[in-house]
Amino acid sequence: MEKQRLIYHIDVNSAFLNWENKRRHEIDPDAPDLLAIPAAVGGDSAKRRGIILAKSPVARAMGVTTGEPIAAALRKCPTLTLFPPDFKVYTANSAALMELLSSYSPALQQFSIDEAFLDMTKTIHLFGKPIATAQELRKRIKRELGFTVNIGISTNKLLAKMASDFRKPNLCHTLFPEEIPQKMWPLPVGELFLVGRSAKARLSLLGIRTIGELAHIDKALLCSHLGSKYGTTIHNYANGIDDSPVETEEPENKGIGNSTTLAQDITEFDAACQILLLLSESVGARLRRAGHKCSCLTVECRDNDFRNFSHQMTLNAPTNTTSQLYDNATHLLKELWNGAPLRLLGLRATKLDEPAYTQLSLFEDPGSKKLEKLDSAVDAIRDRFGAGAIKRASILSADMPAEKKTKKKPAP
DNA sequence: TGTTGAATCCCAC
DNA sequence: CTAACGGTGGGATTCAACA
Repeated sequence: MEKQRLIYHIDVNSAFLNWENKRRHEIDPDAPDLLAIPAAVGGDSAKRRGIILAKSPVARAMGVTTGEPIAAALRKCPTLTLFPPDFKVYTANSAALMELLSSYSPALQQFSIDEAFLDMTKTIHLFGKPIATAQELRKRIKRELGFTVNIGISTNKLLAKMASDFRKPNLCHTLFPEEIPQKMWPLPVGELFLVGRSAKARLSLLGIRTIGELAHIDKALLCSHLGSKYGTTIHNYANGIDDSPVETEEPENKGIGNSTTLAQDITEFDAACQILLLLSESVGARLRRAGHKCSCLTVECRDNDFRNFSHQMTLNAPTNTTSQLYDNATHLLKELWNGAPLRLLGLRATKLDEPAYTQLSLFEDPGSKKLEKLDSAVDAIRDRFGAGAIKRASILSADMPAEKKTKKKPAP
């Protein structure tokens, strides 16, 4: 008989917005609480990165969803206040959170930039009762780190994660096995971890709309429609079954990639190659910093109809140099591209070898010079291809609220 | 018969 | 009002080539 575990799932409420909120309150303690008003973090529409990355619970209540175009969000919620993303801020806050969490248990698994699992089984006795301890942790994060979290409490990761998704923000919830019928089974099946758009549609054909209905369907029937591996997984999940351990070791990277939506569609091969050069530089730099070489390279394209194409090749010899990445990438693009206007270009390096033991950073700073070079190259491309977009952006900015980025552009 | 590679799809955040 | 739609990464599936 296995011992019952105690698992917490910690989830930063509307993480990017919450961290933006913290930043603003450090500057002005009287600033409004961004989680209490219609607010969101989103990309730059002028650069065609205009989607919602995080939204306040208030915005959510007005129908705003993560991933939707900003324009659509504004139609639902005209008073929505938008903020640009700042990943340096997010990384720093994430690190501070993980540091604090690690003082509660060594069994800590960072699941994403804003989520973590804590296995409290062996350490809860140092703190107190499970629910009271989670409440104290929640308050401590708010007091010491300046942002709010939800904490889900249960006996495995799946149930803890489902629990942390209950009412937000700044709350702790339990979802112990005996609470499953009341708290989890009535939920729409799409809210179950790993049930996305496609699975939801196929389950709908089987008449399954809630997690409870999924929990009770014959497993063999389910597997015959969704495959035995996936079918078994979500059937177990719907019944609250998950034996996976909290993984302390961080998994080794399987690949390193970089992709970018272009401010303007590209139609010229040479222009596409210049983007590939930038991507090669950044992927190469990350490979070198990690001490990896790759044996497989993939070029990914998205055309202006949002169709995706990719081409990959196994390399003759493992590499991490910009020039070899670039040479192979251009070759792949030549085979792949039919000339349709490109909205996105991406480059991904996979089949990574074992990291070399010599770390570049001991001998040189791999960052500064190359990043400077990359930055200047990015600027050059932007100047070269962004002219139309910049003109459009400046027109747009005329009837937009303040704090628009001012772009300086040398005379053509 | 089984593995590997390539292209696509799916999912989470 | 299904578009004004990101970037990163892991995994599954399908098919062809190959052993």
